[in-house]
Amino acid sequence: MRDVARLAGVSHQTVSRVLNGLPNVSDSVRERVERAVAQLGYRPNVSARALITKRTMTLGVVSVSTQQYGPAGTLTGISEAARRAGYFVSVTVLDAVDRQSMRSAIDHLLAAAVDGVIVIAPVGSVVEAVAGVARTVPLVMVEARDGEQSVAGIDQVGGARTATRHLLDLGHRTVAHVRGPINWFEADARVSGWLTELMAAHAPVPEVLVGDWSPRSGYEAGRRILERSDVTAVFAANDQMALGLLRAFEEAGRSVPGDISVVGFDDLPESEFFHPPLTTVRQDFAEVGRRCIAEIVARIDGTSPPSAGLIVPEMVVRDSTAAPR
Amino acid sequence: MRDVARLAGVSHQTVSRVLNGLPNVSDSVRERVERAVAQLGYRPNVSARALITKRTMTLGVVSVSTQQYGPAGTLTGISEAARRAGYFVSVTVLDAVDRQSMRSAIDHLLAAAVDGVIVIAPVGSVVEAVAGVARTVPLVMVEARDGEQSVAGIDQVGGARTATRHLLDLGHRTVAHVRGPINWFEADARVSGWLTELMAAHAPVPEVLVGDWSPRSGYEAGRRILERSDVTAVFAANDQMALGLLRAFEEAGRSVPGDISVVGFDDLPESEFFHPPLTTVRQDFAEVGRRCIAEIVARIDGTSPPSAGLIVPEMVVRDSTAAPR
DNA sequence: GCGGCCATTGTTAACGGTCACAACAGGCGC
DNA sequence: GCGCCTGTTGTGACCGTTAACAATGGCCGC
Repeated sequence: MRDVARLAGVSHQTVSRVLNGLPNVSDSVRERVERAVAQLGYRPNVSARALITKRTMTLGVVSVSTQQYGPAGTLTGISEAARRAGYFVSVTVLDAVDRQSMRSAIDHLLAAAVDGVIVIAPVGSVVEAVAGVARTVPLVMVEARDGEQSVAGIDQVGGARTATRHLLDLGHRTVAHVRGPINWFEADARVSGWLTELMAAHAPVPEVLVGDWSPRSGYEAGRRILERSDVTAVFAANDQMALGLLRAFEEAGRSVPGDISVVGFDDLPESEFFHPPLTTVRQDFAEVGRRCIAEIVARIDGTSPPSAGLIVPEMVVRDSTAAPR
Repeated sequence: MRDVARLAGVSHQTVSRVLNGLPNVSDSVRERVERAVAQLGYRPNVSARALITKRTMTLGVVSVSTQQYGPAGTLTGISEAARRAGYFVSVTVLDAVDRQSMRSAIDHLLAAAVDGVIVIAPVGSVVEAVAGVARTVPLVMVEARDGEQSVAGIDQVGGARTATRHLLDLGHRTVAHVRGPINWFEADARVSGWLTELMAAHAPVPEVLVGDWSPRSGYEAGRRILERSDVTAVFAANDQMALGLLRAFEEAGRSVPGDISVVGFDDLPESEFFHPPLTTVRQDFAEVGRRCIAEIVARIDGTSPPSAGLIVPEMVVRDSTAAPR
């Protein structure tokens, strides 16, 4: 910076002013400084700046396995929006979804002096691990349920209702459900949407099967569903589990949608090419990420966040659902 | 730090020594300082440290869509290994795979003064965008082909050979190939492995079909393959495209593996539950990530990297392949 | 023509660590 | 017993930037 100042024939403070776009700098000086910056290829030192401003311009992201479609999509949205807002993104992948591992991940980010933390781990068990942090630094939790640090969410309940209603409308007497793991917000919300719609239609409520999002757990749930002869429609809480169902039914010689209809949730890039192409509910994860950034930046700046409602998911009807015969 | 020093009754310099685990500190003093640190909940300021050491302890990662299975897995490995090595990971997702977008992403990371950059974008077109950077800061490129900044790679050629050989061994006269996008290292390497094995077996070499990794491109390639009546075996460069093939064949009433055998590459969590369960080649992406960290940390420290050979992928035989009839 | 105000620019002191070097003590060899 | 060396601790400067405040000059109003 000293070199730039010398080349432009001004003081280092004036250079700083130009760099930060402050007013009270004459146009001629501003231009001279900018030329000097370009000529020397000067880059401000973020550490020195952070040292005095107490802002690292870095956001921490803690995420469950980024191999999952949802978190990965959210991360993409976060990365893009953060960059546009001038922030860096420091990512830590959780090696397990529990308090211990959550604490250690957040601790790591706090050591980096991040200006805010975004948590992509919509699980009840981590909420308490996170609670203490929110007092230290702004914190946003994707899909969080309770008011506190909740934010950016998709209308899970609405999506689940639409999916269930779709099956009911086709004429199915009721709809079975393979839920995601206990304590996961999305899983709980989808159960509740499914339940609401069933009640509204005065349909009998079958026992809920519990999966863990994986195709294998869907497959296992499928095997158990086959033991009940009266099931004609299943709503799975995500597409991977829905795939497991398709596989289980296929193996048992049950036709989808001939004998059983299946609906998923997420709309993976793969889902359109399943056998049969899967009817599902599409979610805009990138938008979730963008909203996280908007929210946390607002909280850091102390401005009011752009209050946006829930993101509405979109039902995609393909070939895995039909009227019962 | 001043507070810690005062509480422990030593100078700030001694505190610094304890924090950095330097020798020449008596046990009693060390213990006193550590107690003071714990008592005050003191955390060193990374910016101040970086300002003088010129090391931010942050690694930059530029990745193509983290929604893809490979990059996501590599990122997980990177995140975990980096944390263990005491580094932070700053991630930027590429919005397009071209020079322009690559330059801007790397520029963003350089502004963060990262100590090194890892590029997960194994595409020829970005190599040149990256070339200049390597002089500024250590840079590691996943799966890179040419010696320069290459590193951590999976034996793509070997994997492709094994896949092709598997089909040949089953008795197929030859094997068709749906490759990944032109200029992608993995795609090129898999073509070359496939070709090598075909030549070794004196099998005729069918025209190569080009996909873009997506299920849809696989589906379209499948439609074209159906126009050639003599194809009995196809090797797809990834599982998503293989899924597209399965779909196309299914629609056309061709049985897999009865009429046509299909092999993929990657082993997605879903692949085991495809219709039929997909024979494929499993890759250990997390290991790729870990090696990236080992390599770049070594390069930063100026020590010699732990020279490890290529990672050997593993063939997983399921139900999508059989002898021709 | 002079005082006061505003816009522009410069000067100095932080921010919180580490580095270089000095100071001090104790043990050893001669 | 003296000097030297080694191991431990303290002192000041410095990293590169922004904050706070001082200084300068031009314009306006009276």
